[in-house]
Amino acid sequence: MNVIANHNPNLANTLKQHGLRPTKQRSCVYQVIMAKRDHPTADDILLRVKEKLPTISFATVYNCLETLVGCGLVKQVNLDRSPARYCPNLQPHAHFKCKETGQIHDLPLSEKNLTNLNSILPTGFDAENFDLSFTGKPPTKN
Amino acid sequence: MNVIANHNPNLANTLKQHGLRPTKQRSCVYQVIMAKRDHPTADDILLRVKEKLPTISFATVYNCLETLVGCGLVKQVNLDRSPARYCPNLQPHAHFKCKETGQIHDLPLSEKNLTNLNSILPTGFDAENFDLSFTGKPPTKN
DNA sequence: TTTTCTAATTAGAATAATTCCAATTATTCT
DNA sequence: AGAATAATTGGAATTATTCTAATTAGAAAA
Repeated sequence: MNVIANHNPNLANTLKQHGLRPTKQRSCVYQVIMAKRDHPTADDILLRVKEKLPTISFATVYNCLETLVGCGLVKQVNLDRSPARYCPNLQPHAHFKCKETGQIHDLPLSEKNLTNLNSILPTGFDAENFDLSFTGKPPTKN
Repeated sequence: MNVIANHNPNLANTLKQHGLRPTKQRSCVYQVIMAKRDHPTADDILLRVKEKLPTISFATVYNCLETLVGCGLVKQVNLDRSPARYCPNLQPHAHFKCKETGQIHDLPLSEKNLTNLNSILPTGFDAENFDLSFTGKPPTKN
């Protein structure tokens, strides 16, 4: 039994439902993504997790991320050709990438937006997923 | 003066407007993309161009593609983490990727769709571009 | 609890797409 | 044509990610 995993009953349960084991690496990767709700890359995540688990490897971070994405606990965000980013927001949403800083903002989608997105699909096209992203300048905060 | 370039007055003019030279490599890459209106990768394009210009290099294909995209003559399509694809369709449109074959379909966007996409942006967000893609099963043709 | 079985982690090598580099060649301008 | 500059070339380098084989850890059975 694992102390860190105990702090994440949801994670442990979800993993078990998928026949996967709740390890401290998975737990820590998950916590790191939930704690600072930005859009970190695998690199960023490795650095943050290393503070808690100094011996974790890159391969494990990638493995954990794949697992978490597969369980639907985290979303993978692929913009342009840049490294994949990981997102704790499970609501349907779009992304806005600042063309200057590269910073990513989540944009919520209304029911109306979702209905409209669906209306883009011609008859017979059966979509499981969509990705919507914008690039430009976000508002400057004063 | 270049025979191939002469067959593409639009291309040559657009390049000149951008202060760029109309070379046979650029012309051939452009023609290859326009001719077979699928969504080829840089690999695919290299193979097709080599039939006409057997000595063209990978670096040049990438350079040409960057140039054509920069001039707005071709669109770059980045789906998932797979190799970039290039698209001759300059109309605003979405993409649909078949999860089984990887084949890409263009989905036209109506004015209403475009207005709705715009409505997703909160006040102050100034978008220059958007990317919208779906993944799933396209209709099976019989 | 110990044993056993299997899944997960690890370090490092391998891969794949793309970009960079320095030398050569082609295009444009005078 | 000659000078100046931009584009192309082959190969090396880079970068994100995946693979591999050996070790470790978790779960289930005894």
